[in-house]
Amino acid sequence: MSTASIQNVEVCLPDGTKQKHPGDATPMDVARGISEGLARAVVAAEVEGKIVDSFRPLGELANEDGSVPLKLLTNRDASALDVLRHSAAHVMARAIMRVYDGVSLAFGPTTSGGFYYDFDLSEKISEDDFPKIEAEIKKIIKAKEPFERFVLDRDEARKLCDDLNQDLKVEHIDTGLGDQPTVSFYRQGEFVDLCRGPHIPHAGMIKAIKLLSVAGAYWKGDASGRQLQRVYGTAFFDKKELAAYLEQLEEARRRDHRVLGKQHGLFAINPEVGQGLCLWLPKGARVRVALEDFLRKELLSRGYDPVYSPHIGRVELYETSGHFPYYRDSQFAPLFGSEVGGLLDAWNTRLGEGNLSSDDEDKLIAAAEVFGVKLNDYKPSASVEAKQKALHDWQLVNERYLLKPMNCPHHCQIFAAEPRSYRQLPLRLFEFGTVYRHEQTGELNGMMRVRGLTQDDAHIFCTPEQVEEEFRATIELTQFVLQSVGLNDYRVQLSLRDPDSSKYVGSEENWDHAEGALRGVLQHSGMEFNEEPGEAAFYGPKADFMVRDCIGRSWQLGTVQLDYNLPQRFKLQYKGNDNSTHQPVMIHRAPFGSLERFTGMLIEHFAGAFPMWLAPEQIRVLPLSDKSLDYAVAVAKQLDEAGLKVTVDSSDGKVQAKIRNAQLDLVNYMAVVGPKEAEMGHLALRDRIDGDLGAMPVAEAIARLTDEVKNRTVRQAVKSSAVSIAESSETSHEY
RNA sequence: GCCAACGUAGCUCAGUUGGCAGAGCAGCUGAUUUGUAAUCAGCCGGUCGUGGGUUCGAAUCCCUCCGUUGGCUCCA
Repeated sequence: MSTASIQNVEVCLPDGTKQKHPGDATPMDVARGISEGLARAVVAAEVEGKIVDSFRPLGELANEDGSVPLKLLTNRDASALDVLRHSAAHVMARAIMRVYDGVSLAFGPTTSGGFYYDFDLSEKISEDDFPKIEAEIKKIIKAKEPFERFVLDRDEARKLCDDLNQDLKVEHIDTGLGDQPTVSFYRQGEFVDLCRGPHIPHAGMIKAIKLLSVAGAYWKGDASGRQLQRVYGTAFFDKKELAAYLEQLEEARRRDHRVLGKQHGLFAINPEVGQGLCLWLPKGARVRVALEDFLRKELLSRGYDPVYSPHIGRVELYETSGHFPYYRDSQFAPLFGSEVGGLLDAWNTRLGEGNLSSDDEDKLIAAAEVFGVKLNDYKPSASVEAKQKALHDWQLVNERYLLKPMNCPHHCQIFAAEPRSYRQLPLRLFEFGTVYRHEQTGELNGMMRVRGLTQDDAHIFCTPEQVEEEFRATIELTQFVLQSVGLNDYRVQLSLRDPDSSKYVGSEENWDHAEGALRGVLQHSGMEFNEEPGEAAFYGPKADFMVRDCIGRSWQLGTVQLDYNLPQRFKLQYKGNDNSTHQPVMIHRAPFGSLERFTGMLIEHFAGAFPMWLAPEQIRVLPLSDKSLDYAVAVAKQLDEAGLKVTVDSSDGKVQAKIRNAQLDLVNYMAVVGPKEAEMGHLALRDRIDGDLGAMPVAEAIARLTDEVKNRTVRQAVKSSAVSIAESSETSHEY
């Protein structure tokens, strides 16, 4: 791009028209030349895919030959919303600096739903202060002051930020922007901020803005760094769009699985049992049983073998797999066979960290002796490695167990339990395996993030030649599973290793193999997928299913992972048709992910109103009065024998009340029975969604209902009242 | 783990400047015997999350811990 500002440029508009303009004219001037109405509506401009300010001189945007392919962006363009929201973040920051003293600005990017800005200040920002801040925001918007851009070289920029007491910005210029010769600033009234832009022409374009929440956030995402205060907000071009967005948030709150789970008796998590430990109540367990039965049947017909493995295993098992050292902090502490196990374990850790004084070391040796532990191989004068080996050797004899954090090591041992031939491959081992992970307290969230979870786990052991076919089949299985619960909107994220990181195990060659195979199959399948470097598991790349629910939220559910490394670590082998030994390849896969998370997501997706095949209570029989109770029980018996989940409401009271309770309990069908029905062998069927369906023979109702179960019909009972809002792009502004 | 807010009956929530802890629903008992979203009456139910402090007096003010929520960080 040319930096020459004053020269004539040729603007090419999307419709093909060409216009001559002086170099200091702006996109806004171009708009004004077309119509005043357009000029009022212009938010920003786009030049060769790059969004720029509508007030940038065209000369700065021109190609070498003086041409400017220009697209004017109005509030009808999706990318304009991002520009508006970033400007809204500036306006909010300006307001906050008026309300509080000593505010140091960090970053203020846009998000998919709005924007936030991070601040460092001694005073605590409270949601109670939002009205005060919003009042300032209103004043700023009303003044309609323009955004102005200016560029400084690094030294000037540094000095300006220093003069403004913006120490975080100074730090960012020194570090994050170390390679930039010049940086841009935006001024809006008294507010000046280091910022890449672009911005809207003036603050008056923000027609709807609302602060949403305040939260903590780390400076540059570093958990060891200082904690900033983050204020979230959102903004729109139109008040109606804001109202619709708020309604969508409200709808999400109404669907909260924690609230619905309590209300409908699906699951409970209480501190008496322990944080993040889920109790499946009878109704929730029925949903889970339906899911498990469905998948089990499906897997058996697809050539999987069921296996079971215990909830704990020796620590060495996970040392071999790499899970224990890699995830030590997020596992429950080992269970020690000896009462001094914990002492030696902490001792070993201290040694490894290099912060064990010889004084403390002597005390530890003495303490061990108190418990009758003689470490004859442990010499205080020896190397750290030798001492650690001595401790570890003792631990090997004195068993340490770990609550199973992963099923794969167990399944590897099942593979290794007998000599394997290529004729047995692919070997597909599946298990609804419960694993335990000590997630950080702040991470726990209902069923979505728990400390004990059951994976619908399976490991496929196959030859290198079979990898692509097996991977293709697991992708197909996952698609089938999602479709069965009515989730048809999803995309795949291909998570690859970060070439610059050391957290991954295994050879370069293994990784290239695995990543290439995954990418090849996904490309071949024609599915939509995007690649995310740095998101792989430590042992291999993965394809994650990102599923969108009926109110537009994305969930990471099923996963398929390719692994050349664990077979190597466990020295797994099979005899090939060439009579020599080979190493199998492993595929980890879980279409649901975890039963807890999947069920939690389904609760929110269906707003608690499950389709027939998953529903914990499919039909409730409502006798008109006690006089019809015997017949009601007889009808219920028939429904039960037909395999339907049925109850009888034998409570006192009017049928209207019984209907109301059944509706509120989200029971799929109601069968009202009185003397008339008893005489005819009928029941009066009422559908939760469509209401009264009239009287019919019991057999007819059974046929109708069992069909709905068998076909796994999904009828969305509770429609979202929220308008679906087009998400703005995920790109965020760096500064 | 970090920052902030919150914690009153099974559930949803009132509770004034510190002055005897309340309502609706649910539950129980009784009456009622009912035709497609609430029949009536009575009763039961709380060491106000925990432990400490201030005070004549604490649900209310202060501190500790536990838990929950919103984020951050993490996520095999």
